[in-house]
Amino acid sequence: MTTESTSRSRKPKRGQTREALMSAALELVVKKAPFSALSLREVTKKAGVVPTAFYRHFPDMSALGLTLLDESFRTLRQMMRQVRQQELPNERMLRGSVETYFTYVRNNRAHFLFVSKELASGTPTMRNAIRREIRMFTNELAMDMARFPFLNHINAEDLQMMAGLVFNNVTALTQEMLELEEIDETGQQEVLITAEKQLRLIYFGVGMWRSDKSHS
Amino acid sequence: MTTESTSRSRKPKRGQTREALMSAALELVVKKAPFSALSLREVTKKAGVVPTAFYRHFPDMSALGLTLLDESFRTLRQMMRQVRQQELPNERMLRGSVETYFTYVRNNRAHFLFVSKELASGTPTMRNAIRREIRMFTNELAMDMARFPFLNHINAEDLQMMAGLVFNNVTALTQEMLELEEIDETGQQEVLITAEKQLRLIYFGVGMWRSDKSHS
DNA sequence: CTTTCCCGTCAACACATGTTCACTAAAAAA
DNA sequence: TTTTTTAGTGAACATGTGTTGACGGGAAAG
Repeated sequence: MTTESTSRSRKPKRGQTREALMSAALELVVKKAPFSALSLREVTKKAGVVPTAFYRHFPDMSALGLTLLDESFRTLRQMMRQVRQQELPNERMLRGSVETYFTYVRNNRAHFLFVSKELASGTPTMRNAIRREIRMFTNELAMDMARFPFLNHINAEDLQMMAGLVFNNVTALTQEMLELEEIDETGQQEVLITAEKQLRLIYFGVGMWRSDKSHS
Repeated sequence: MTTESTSRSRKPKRGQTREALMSAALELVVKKAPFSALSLREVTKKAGVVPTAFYRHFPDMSALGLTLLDESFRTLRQMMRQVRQQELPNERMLRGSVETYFTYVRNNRAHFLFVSKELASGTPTMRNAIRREIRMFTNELAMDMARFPFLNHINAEDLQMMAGLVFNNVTALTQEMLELEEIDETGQQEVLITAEKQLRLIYFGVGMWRSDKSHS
């Protein structure tokens, strides 16, 4: 038997070390600490590689972080695309969108956790990158909404506000979901139901909204 | 002139070290890293005290963290009390509540930042403590709402859902506000206006809500 | 006054961390 | 084939970390 270290990952084949490092870091973020609290040696150890090998792939830890962020965003954007190309928004479509979204969350737990932790506790560079991406999301959402006839009477600023409202809540519920154990099916179902209700309530509010009264 | 260390805080008078340590840690969290990434020596250095003095006041860093959490929650509860003892909720009161709240946020920037970072990146112990407190908040909010006649037809579960909706949004906007520089008055004003609009929209949605249709 | 004890200091330890440099196996290029 | 480039290893460093123990000054208690 070969000498096996305490960590899971086996020694990566030549040329796969980069990915081994990335998934090792991701795994550590999920089950240990925020990325900023990870050490280079810790990551390399988990990846089954000697500390100095790290420098063959990244100049330092923060570079790894940014790469990880990139990877996560690719996941998120892909999800966004899938949710967006659905029918018109109405009460019926809500359940569908919500389910699509949270399925994605469950299938990409690590990436969502990484982003969510970094948003709160990352370096300024990281936080700015994330917030830029978030702003893009809400902008797209607002633009989608602008294309629907029954929202014609609402001005751009208010659309942005509404998109923000939706986004904030989905974000909060996502974090709530991430706190649950992966096996806690009933808990996840509850979050899903709550999400649907909250979005429906917002939908009602949007129907009542008149932009002109916004400064009365 | 006495030897001056690189950090701000002067050497605390005897018997004030405990508080010096706490505010040093808080300050570091605000402008450096999440609490979990702070080192004991770092904190004591900033407090103007030798590392070993730490143990006269706390057994370890996590004890300091919990104490800090306690202190923050006292601030939050005090704020909550002040916001709650206002008139009936209606469109007019919204502006008042929102302003009271965000004034509090601005005046207790460090505590809010600490809690918000710990919620995302703290140890499991910390996160659980915070979430327990949050659940208390939303429960109180739901109970307050239950006392208003025009919400009579809404069942307990849905009230909880609505309280969660309000809370999630306020939380998100709080974090947004904390990201702004302290001097950025116009930015803060914008957040405030957005907050008021979003809450009004929720208020509209609540008016439309019928609990019975929740499972149609 | 003397005694006690709280609360700070100083010196020292064992260990983890980031980073360097020289070395080498194995793959790619010639 | 030989040569060169790539991607890993291993030893070693300076520095930062948590924690220990013995020491001492000054306030409070006797």
